Amino acid sequence: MARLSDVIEEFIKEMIKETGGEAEIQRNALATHFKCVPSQINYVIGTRFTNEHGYFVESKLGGGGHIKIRRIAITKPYNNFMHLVVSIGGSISEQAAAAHINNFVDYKLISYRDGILMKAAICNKALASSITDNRDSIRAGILKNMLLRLIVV
Amino acid sequence: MARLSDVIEEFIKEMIKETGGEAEIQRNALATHFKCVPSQINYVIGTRFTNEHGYFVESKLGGGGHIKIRRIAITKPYNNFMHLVVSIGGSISEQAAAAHINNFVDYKLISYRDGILMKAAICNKALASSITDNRDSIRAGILKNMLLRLIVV
DNA sequence: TATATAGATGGTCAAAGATAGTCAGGAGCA
DNA sequence: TGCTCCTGACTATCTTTGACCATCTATATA
Repeated sequence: MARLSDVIEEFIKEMIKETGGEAEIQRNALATHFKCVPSQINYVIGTRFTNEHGYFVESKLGGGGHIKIRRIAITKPYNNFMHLVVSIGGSISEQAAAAHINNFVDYKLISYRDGILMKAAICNKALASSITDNRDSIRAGILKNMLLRLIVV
Repeated sequence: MARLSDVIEEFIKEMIKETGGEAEIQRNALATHFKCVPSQINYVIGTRFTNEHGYFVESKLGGGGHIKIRRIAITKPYNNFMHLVVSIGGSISEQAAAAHINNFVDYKLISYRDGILMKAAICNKALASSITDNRDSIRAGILKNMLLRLIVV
């Protein structure tokens, strides 16, 4: 007996395949369809459609809201982004983040200007109003999201 | 299910395009046309045609009243970056920040790719590990720092 | 002419409705 | 027993609606 979460996972993957890389779902509708609580959809997404699994998820709340799940391109040079995204984990220092960004610039995975913007976004000065204990994890979130955004299909 | 507000937004934008920069509408007539209450027109304007989005709205009450929506013309990039940096203050919502960025892209002050990166840096998802109460001020810090860095370049 | 009144607009705001997100804990299985 | 799956209460955000308010024009009236 297949677990419901696996069924939902397959359903979404099928959708992505059919639509060529992107599935847009409505949480409540999908939950009704599979006769489960809405939050199970979040569970499925949170355990099977993470960045590490190669997906990029966006959503919109409120009336007419939706969840959009997209496949990340893992082609040649950009798999380095994915490696970094996975290795960052939940936290990264300014120095380490800047070093990675400089590396990407050196290897021409991103432009000099991209690098400027990325470093501007993750430096301590930009994050000054965050709580110190939290700063490295916020930085990790920003860096990951910028890298992933560049390689979503 | 497409949101009615989005449909109305597109309708108004189309009007602006066709008339070369300015749409003059009648609130009640438009509401009747879209089968909604008049105040929804205000909602659409208030959420999608603000100054931050690059629009200027005037209206006239009473008999023969109307609402006039115009695209604001922007010319000098550095002035606008500086102006925005000053006007952001200590806090900005995701919506407002994204509106500004989209506006800069529209007026070609920054590239489409710059916009993608900047929006990736300031969105709620990227800042998920920050405390909710602090998020808008962190976002302001990031946006300001990116804009300032672009001025220096 | 000056003023009052009615009608026609648009503005504001708060409540209700529609989604999705989070998190702690229970349920089930290896 | 420990991991994964499932549930539901609570939260955050966005949209739609309607009651009440402010302003302008036209017209009737003194």
